[in-house]
Amino acid sequence: MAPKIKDVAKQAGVSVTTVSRVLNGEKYVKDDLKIRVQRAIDELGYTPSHIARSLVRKKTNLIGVIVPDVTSSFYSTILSTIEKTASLNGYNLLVCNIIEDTDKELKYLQVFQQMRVDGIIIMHEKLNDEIRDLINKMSIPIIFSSVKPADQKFISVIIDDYAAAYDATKHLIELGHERIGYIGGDMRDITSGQNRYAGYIRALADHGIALPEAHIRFGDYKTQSGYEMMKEILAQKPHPTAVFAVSDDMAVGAMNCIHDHGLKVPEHLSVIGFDGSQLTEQVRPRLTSMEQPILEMGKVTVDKLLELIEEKEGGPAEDVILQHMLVSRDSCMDVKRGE
Amino acid sequence: MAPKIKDVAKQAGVSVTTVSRVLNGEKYVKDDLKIRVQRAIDELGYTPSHIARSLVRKKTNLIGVIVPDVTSSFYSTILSTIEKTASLNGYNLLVCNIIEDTDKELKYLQVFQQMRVDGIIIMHEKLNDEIRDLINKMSIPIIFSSVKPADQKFISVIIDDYAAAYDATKHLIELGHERIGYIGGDMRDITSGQNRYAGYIRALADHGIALPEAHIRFGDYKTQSGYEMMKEILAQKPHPTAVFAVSDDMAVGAMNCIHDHGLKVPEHLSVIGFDGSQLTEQVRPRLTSMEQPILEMGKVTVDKLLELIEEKEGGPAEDVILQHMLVSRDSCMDVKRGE
DNA sequence: ATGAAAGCGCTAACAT
DNA sequence: ATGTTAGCGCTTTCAT
Repeated sequence: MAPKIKDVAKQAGVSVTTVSRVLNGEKYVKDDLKIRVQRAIDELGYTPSHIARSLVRKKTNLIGVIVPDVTSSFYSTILSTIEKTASLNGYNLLVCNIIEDTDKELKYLQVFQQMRVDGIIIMHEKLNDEIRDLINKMSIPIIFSSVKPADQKFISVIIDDYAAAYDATKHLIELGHERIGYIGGDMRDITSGQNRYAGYIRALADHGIALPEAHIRFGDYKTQSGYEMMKEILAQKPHPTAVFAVSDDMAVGAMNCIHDHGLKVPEHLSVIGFDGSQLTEQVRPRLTSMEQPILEMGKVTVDKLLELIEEKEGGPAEDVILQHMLVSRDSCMDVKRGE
Repeated sequence: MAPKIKDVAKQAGVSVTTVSRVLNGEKYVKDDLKIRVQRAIDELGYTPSHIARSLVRKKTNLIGVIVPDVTSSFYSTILSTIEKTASLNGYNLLVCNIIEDTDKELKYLQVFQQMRVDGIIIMHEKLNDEIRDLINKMSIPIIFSSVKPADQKFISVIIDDYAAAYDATKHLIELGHERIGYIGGDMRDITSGQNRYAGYIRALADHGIALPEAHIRFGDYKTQSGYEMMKEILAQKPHPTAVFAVSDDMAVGAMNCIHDHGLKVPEHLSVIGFDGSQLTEQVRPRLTSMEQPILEMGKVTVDKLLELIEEKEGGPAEDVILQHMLVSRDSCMDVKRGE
């Protein structure tokens, strides 16, 4: 059995309070005692129990995070910066990988509650009623990262998805494209489904381009679905000269499909992605993408959550809107100038 | 303040023991009491504290996992199945993403200890003395996944890296290649550094092929390093007709480098990767890879760890060797038949 | 079948 | 400056 604080106290010939004091670096402990305690700790190989501490301090320094899919390049990157920032601030991560599994998410949310985590980060917005009910009555600070669910109560760290999609589409238009296909997200998702689609539509409209219904499809953000949606789009003649996919993974799937059809990116078809994941640099041609500031997003998410945790009362509770940025690589062609 | 078991007891007009009993699904509670308690729980929105439970039960149902880099396609995949299996068994994951940061790892290992996690999974083998000392004196069950560190005390879930590398090299040889380059891992790593290199060397020797020193480089498993090492290899004339990279990420980096030099895979140069991550299907040409059974590996890791946890005494403590498998895709050419 | 009380390992008043 | 003691929220003997 692991030694406890009492054992250390006995070994050092002091009270448990004194041991606790040196453990927590408090003053009011004479140097010689401090040394004796430290020696006892070393001799016994004592490690304080975080469990017991949490119980009395009512603070676990745990953050629960719900990721849709750690396997995605976007989420794994944001998760890694979340972990880094949390760790730097003395917090540890309890992670739940839901894969469209609502039951699992609900179960985890309950676990988070039982674990008395200090805060929760959620990275998706497909909240069903049960989950919405639960998080609404939990008293644990919650923050959403990269998404803004319909429910207005919680704060989100996001980009302006509408504007970003608008700008991505506009980029294609400025390159001279007029037949611009779209591979969107789940339209039940406000942030990455509806808002991005609205931006795309608006950009087209603002430039007098009719909506190319035949070239519009909706996927699930993953490579495979980008591939399949592109396949459907290519079946429509004439096919578009450019495609905007709302995730890099789908964009890569689309590029692969185009390649497998014997066509070339960007010569025959330009494609632009969304997110700015590392995949953009791993494929050839390198993928032009409307990037989210992923690293910053992860960091700010944790920073804001810690504010919520530490300031007790919700405070201003305002969304944080980060800047999106177009990063031009090799997957888009300037139709006018033949770039 | 969240309601406690005492509040529920009062509300239901029973003792805390009774509440505890219905909470834990014990028998010896009359139905009417059970119902009253349940109603009190609902009315109060009571959630038992896992913290308090852990303290008395001396069991946290927490597993600490140390991943080198969640951003890598291999590790994120194995992490996702680890999480899945753990969750299915009622365990939660505390994750630490070390990025070659030994201090952070040490710190986390200590945190795991303080948290009294029930078990630990480590996915790298670059143990320094300090870390080795620590894990050797911790009494928490530890298991290594995908690596086998020098230290013999712990069990590992791995493939036979030597044989896998041998087979990958042999595959290239059977395709008619004679100038086979190698982009290896860190030679301080036994499993993925030394063993794979030994397999490569031996396959060459067994087929009477001299070691092509000029075409051998060592990277850090990441895409970027695969790119750079390939660049160095291409600078040597004549360049090899095939390259074996010991991670899919590096293989993709190599493919990109080849592409950027105006050469084609597999026409000019074949490349074979290692791991079987999803990247293999995301790039064009699709990457042939010596695959590890990633999903199985993650599952078996957790299963074995749970055995260690539940059976108290280490037991047989034998490594688990999983089967590797060559998956042929489009990045390797049959030189003899011109395939 | 139900309850009283001790205790899990620690911190934090409150003495002294 | 150091020690005593009362909890933190729960489970678990041990009575009844």
